[in-house]
Amino acid sequence: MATAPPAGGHDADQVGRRIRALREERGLSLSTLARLAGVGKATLSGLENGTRNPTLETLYAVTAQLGVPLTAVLSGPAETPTVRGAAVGATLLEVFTDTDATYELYRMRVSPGPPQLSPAHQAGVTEHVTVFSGVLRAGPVDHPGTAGPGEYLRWTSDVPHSYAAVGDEPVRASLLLRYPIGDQGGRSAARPE
Amino acid sequence: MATAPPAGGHDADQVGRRIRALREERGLSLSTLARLAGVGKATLSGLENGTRNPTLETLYAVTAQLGVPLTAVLSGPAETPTVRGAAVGATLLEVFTDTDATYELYRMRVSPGPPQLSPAHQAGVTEHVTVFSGVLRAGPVDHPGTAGPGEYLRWTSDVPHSYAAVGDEPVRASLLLRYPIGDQGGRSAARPE
DNA sequence: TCCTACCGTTCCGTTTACGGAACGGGACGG
DNA sequence: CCGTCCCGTTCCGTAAACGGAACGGTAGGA
Repeated sequence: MATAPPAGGHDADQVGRRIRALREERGLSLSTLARLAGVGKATLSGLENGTRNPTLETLYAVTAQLGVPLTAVLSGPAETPTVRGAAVGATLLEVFTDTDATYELYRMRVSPGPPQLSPAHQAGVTEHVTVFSGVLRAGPVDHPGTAGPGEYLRWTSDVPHSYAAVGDEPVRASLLLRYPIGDQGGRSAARPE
Repeated sequence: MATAPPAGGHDADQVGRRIRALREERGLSLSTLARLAGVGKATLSGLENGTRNPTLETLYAVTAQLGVPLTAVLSGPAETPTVRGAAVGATLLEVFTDTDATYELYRMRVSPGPPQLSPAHQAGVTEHVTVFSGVLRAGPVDHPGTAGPGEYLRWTSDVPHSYAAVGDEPVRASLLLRYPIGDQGGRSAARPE
């Protein structure tokens, strides 16, 4: 596995592409960024082109200089794409645990069409949806709510619930699932990729 | 910079601690995980103890075998901690761009005490706050709103605004900043931190 | 008690990521 | 036209991350 520099399962040069994009976004030359980040030009060049397998330290030096967290260049391929039905795509952004509950945050897209159903979750789970664009009709199947851009919906998801885009514009929203502590079940089940 | 193995600005052995925790959580021995992940025991041992500066490839091999995304072991120390005033901590979780806007999502904690002020952002920026625990009073300084667990606040943040915990319980919430596209200003200007 | 099995760490030779310097190429200015 | 500047890539010696093997320590079984 440690044979070819370019990759090894993980799409290594994807990281390079992101870094190059971020660098050019800021109008920095390779030489300049390398100097600011305190790494060699050869290193940065190889990193961006995916011909090297960077050290965590190197990667951090560069991303820190770019002003983004490490996750910004790694999150893409590591995300866990989920599809409920075919027209509802939800992408896991982050999981974090507080003293009282575990949270899963998703970015969500609902395409126009018939309502998409989602089965009941464990007891105590609540869903929080904030709509960014489009109009969403969602919630328990027997009494869903409607939300437009900037609006917010919330329900306990221990009953079957549905998602639908109102009108022909796709809906973009964030979805936050809140699992009371001690819940969450097995975690290794839904491994990415 | 590439001198001492342990770290170089980035808290490297924090990553090791997370990996060790994840491994033990699953009841795996170091030897077993090393074999499963296809890395040497020496490598994994050094990684967990923070005495090495792992390659992205190595780190991925291990996290993939543990069934977690790379971000799960990096998110902590790689996050950009922000302090507005002293009692409001906001941690950047994710930045993503849609067709119409750029979003920055923060996890937020407000400690009890006097209201914390935040200066105005660019025109068109909106803030969306969802409260998980505690009671938050926040919004434009002249007419803030109040939200309890599960509740939601939103305002346009082109005027000075404030955050305050109501009562003596700290507030935990998510904060979403929405920058209209083409805005974002000097990319590094309005960066948190 | 001794033997075996497995644990995690350490030793060590090999592989490779590292930064500095050299390089070719394009963009201006004299 | 040529000198200068900066771009990004390539060359190369050095430093260090890599995996395999050897090591000490702890259980559990014969």
